[in-house]
Amino acid sequence: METEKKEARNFIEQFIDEDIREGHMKTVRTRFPPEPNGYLHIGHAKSILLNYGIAQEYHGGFNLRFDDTNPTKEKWEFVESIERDVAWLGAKWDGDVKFASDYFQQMYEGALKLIKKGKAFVDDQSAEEIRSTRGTLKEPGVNSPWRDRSVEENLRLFEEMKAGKYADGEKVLRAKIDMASPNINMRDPVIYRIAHIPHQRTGDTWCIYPMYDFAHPIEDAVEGVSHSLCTLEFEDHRPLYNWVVRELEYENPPRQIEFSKLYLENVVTGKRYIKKLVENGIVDGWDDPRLVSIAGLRRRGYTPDAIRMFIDLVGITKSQGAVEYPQLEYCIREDLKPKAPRAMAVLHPVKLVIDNYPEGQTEWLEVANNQENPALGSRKVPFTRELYVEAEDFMEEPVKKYFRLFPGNEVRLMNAYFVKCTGCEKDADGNVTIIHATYDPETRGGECATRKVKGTIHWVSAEHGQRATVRLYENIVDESKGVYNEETGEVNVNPHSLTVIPDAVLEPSLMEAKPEDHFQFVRNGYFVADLKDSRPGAPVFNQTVGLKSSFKLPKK
RNA sequence: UGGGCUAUCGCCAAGCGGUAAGGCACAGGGUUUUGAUCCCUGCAUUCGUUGGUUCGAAUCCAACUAGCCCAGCCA
Repeated sequence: METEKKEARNFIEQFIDEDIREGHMKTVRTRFPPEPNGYLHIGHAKSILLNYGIAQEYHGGFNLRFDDTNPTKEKWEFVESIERDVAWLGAKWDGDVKFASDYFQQMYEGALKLIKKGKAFVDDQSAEEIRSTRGTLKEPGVNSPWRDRSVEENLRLFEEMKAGKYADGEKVLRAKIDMASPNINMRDPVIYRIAHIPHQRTGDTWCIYPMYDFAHPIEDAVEGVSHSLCTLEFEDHRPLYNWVVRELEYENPPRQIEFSKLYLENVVTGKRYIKKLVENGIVDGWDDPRLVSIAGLRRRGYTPDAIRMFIDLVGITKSQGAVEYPQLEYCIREDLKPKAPRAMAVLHPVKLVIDNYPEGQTEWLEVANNQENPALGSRKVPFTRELYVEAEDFMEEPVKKYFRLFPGNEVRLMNAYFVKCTGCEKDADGNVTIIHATYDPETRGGECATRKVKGTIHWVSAEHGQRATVRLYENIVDESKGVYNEETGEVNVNPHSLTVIPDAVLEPSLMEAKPEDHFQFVRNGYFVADLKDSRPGAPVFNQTVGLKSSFKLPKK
């Protein structure tokens, strides 16, 4: 019996519950409203999944809307990448993708309405003058000399702005609110500016464009958004948001609720910093597996399920903090644990010869793909006299507590046989070139009733093993120095963030891996076949995350 | 003597006047054909501080302190 304990509801759900109880809206509708001016990263995933999750929970709707009100900074390329990322995360938006620019006419009419109500005026002051008369954080601003123009004049001037009679910056439309407000956003905010630049969707239909504070509440209202969820820095804008929907007299005004952004420790999300990393050739693009962009996480091998688990785990609050990276790693391990088939891959190969095993013989051993998930079935793995094992798994002179291969010690070759190490060969420089061992034919499958062995190591047949490129990663940030270097304005880069192993030896079945197939390379971590660089029959693997380990080999 | 917001374990986070959930991380032990997983155990006499109200306060009140955000014709 399980008593269904009600999940704790976050503060947004509590607000919505209350709104529903009081009958404020018919249906719940949320939206994710990115400006198409960059790539999405893990922080955006929080907003996407929060909005989509709320819509699902309340059987409401979810819109994907591009906030494209400023043609000077937006690019079509980004709407495509954002759509792709949102879809990949599993957030399904209702109907077509929406655009703020779809509502330019309604916004224009809204501006007209404001002017007619005497709530907006055309200001002739320059940007500089407007700034200097806005006041400061502690002192009130002063009214514009154009603040009391007649409705008729404002109407005529605004028409002329729209008609292209004025140059950029020559005039703006301002809401007439209160220059003495302690909230700077309410000091007659600019709501329309002139920009003679073609818009990626509306071309040159318009040369006046609405500002965010005016546009956003209208976008929400016309789409029937009930709850407009945004991040904390917009808290001060809420009074203006409410002012707009009130003055425009919308029937069911949306409610803005702010939550805290998701920050991860020791990651780089700043656009200009990533741009520099790309320019300097340190990363190979915005989707580099070392970045926490959605595309980068995807290439790294993170799954939408893992990201969703992570977002659920960190929760929704108004307190700002930074989550430690291991929390994210926990989620991907947890997700892949039952899903990823296990396989053997030797990253740093050294040859192991079983001297008493028949030359030329190959045994195809049946091996489970995932001990914990029988549904994943099994595969055949070839065993031969000559194998490759990890260089790390042999020590001629073992450190204490070492229970892998060393002369005289017996270990299990996973799923194969017990082998006893008999010695090794070395080159002129003293490097181990071949390890020798003998096997016990009675231990086939790695089982032995009479004795136990402390170490179990993985291996790949030298004859059947396939060479492939495997990439290992560390944080791109040198954590000892912090993310950013204040002086140079660059990221403190960890020089060891990428290790390319061009000649890892993989068991043959791995060569059939398709891009984005996930595996656990036994004892080495979770890996994914790279989305971009894999070729049919020639996969390239990226390490998604290592396995936890309570044993550390001492550094040489 | 501008406004807004936040403050509970190293990190995230429940808690909503009845005597501090949980997860991550960490540490110890058991199981184990991955030194993984799994399973135990430990990890805040205390909730930014100081006062007050109350039989009883992380929860209510007051004052203080600290951190974050705001003076784009960016979003």
